[in-house]
Amino acid sequence: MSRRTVTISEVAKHAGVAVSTVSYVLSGKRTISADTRRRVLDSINALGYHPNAGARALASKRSNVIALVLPLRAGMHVPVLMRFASAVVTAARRFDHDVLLLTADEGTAGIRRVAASALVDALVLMDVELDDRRVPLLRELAEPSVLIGFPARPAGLTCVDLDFHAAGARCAEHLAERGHQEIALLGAPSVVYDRGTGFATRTRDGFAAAVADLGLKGVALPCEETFDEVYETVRDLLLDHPGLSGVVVHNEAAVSHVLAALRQLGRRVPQDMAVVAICPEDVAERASPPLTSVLIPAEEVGREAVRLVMDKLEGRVVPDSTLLAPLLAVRSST
Amino acid sequence: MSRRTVTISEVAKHAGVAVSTVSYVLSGKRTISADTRRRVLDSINALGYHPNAGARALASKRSNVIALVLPLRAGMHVPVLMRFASAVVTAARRFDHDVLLLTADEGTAGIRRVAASALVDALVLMDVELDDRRVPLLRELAEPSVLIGFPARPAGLTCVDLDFHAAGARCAEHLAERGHQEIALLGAPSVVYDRGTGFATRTRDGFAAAVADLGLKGVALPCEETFDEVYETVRDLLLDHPGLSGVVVHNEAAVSHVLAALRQLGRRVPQDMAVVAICPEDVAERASPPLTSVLIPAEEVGREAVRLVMDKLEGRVVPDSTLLAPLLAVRSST
DNA sequence: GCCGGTCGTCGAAGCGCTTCGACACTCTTT
DNA sequence: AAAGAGTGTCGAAGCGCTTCGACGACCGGC
Repeated sequence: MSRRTVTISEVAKHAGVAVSTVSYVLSGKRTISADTRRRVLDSINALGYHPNAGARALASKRSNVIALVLPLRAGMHVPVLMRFASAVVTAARRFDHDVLLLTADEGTAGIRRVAASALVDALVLMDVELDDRRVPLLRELAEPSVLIGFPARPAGLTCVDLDFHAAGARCAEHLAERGHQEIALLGAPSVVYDRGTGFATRTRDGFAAAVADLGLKGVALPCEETFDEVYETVRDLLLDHPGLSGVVVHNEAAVSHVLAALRQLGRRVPQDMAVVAICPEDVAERASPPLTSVLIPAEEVGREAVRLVMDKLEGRVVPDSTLLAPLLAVRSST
Repeated sequence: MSRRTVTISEVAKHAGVAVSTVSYVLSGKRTISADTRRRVLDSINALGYHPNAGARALASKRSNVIALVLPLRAGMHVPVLMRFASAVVTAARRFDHDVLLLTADEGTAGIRRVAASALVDALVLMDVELDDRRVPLLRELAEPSVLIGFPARPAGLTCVDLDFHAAGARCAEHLAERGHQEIALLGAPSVVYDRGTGFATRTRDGFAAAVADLGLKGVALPCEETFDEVYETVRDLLLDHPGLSGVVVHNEAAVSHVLAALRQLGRRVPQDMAVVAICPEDVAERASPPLTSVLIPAEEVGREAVRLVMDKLEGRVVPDSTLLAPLLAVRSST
């Protein structure tokens, strides 16, 4: 199989042109007559030529690879991550780039290594935390980078994320539109708030702001992820707030437990209790009943991150902060 | 920041040696006196030298990058995938390799591209299906590859996976040891069996074989993933098999629904019904009650796949098939 | 005191590509 | 008819590294 690898000079010889001409046909950086282009392209096909990535990177100082850096805390959000990653890869390919996967195991050393060795042209960091130790490094790198999520001091960085503030607010508004007066937010486990993860806090703030604006009664609680803890939380919530008729769940792992707990506590959804979730679409759809939800637009976030990082690579100026509008999908739980 | 990039010849000059000497210090391919080595290493540190990946790949014909190819069906198993991926990256780093992430969007073209362009030295494919269209391509590639999962005709390929046959059997044995006589297996959605995904079928076969061996009564059913469908399945199962006292669930998404359904149908776990799951450890731990489970050893599978592919790169001979023994963790559900 | 053998180092030849300047044409414009 | 302005193509100079053959220095054995 796979005979000796074909080089650009063999293509040139086969087409009867200079090596540089083949290169220009491929890159389009100089005008080439239609006729010559045809011949070169034919030779490329005939010989099955693929440019050597290393040689290209060496000569052009561009590897056409971007790094995708996984979050520090591997446990979090795991399912969504894969969709981000997949979206980033797909988007990168549209810009003729490939994606190198980096984990946090190496700490910042990995980032430094791939940047300094010119293995990658640019970086996308997933699931950035408020106090993210990778952030200072990015500021001193020559390579452009984009963060998914917001650190505490985002000045000078480029960040993309779902507008969680708006998402929290949107859920409250939706419940208000449905006539609910007293509502609750069940959020992330308390440890997530403690370590100051941006998105959890921002959702809660948006929820609280909308509740105040709309003159509702509202309460926001952290929510653990085992059934028993969720059950207790829900039970106490119902005891403490007898008038409660709507709940927003912003905790993917707890969604099914909240529904199960309500079921056991004799509350029907949506008749006795309206439920809105902020979670991936498939989780919302698969729940019973299917949940009205704010989607986490993983694909869109990933795509946007790549678009931004490519713009930066081309030297274009991009906004520091890109917030993607939440989209509420109404299903049968409200 | 990041002043002009440092090259090997600057290091050589700084240390007062030839370029090739620096190279040999780094690669260890020729003996270098301790004294010279020290001086070179000092210069490398002083200047902050990092070898250029492209130049290295060009000269040595090794990119030190392996491709990790995501499964064709993105929807499947999503959480486990991330753990595989993460394990593969970590393991690859131990062999001084990085990982390029490839999706199925491009079909086989992506694989062909990164191989032909020498962007990667080797490939690891995740979640291979029985009739996987990427498999024929691998056979004609010069680059070594390892599959996670088994295709229908694995001859000439290198495959790694959990021994699902043994896992199914192990669950049945465990229930038998606990004194259960009549047991059931709730498996993947029927569409998964229809498309012949290897692991689902193999688990079922192992379960059936053990049931026969042990003289139990056993039934195996596919299992959908919405609560309502699961509820029906469980209800019918209990009606049809009044003596049933143990159930094995091999469907990550359905685990919590099965538990909720049993709860609603008035069966206590483990008193009225023993439950064993084949799923990731965290899912089993977080369920209520925590489930006895066979772990899917994602980390180990990933690590093993990398080890094998590195062996092949070095020209060593490796076994065609590597099956990882299932490990049963007993928790409070049996 | 000479020979063969390591040992440690060097210089140079690529690896396959991009890019720059040069140059031969062919059109326009005067 | 000459000067200028494009076009389209070529040759050569690297990009930063690895690797090969060469070669002095030094060793022990005779």
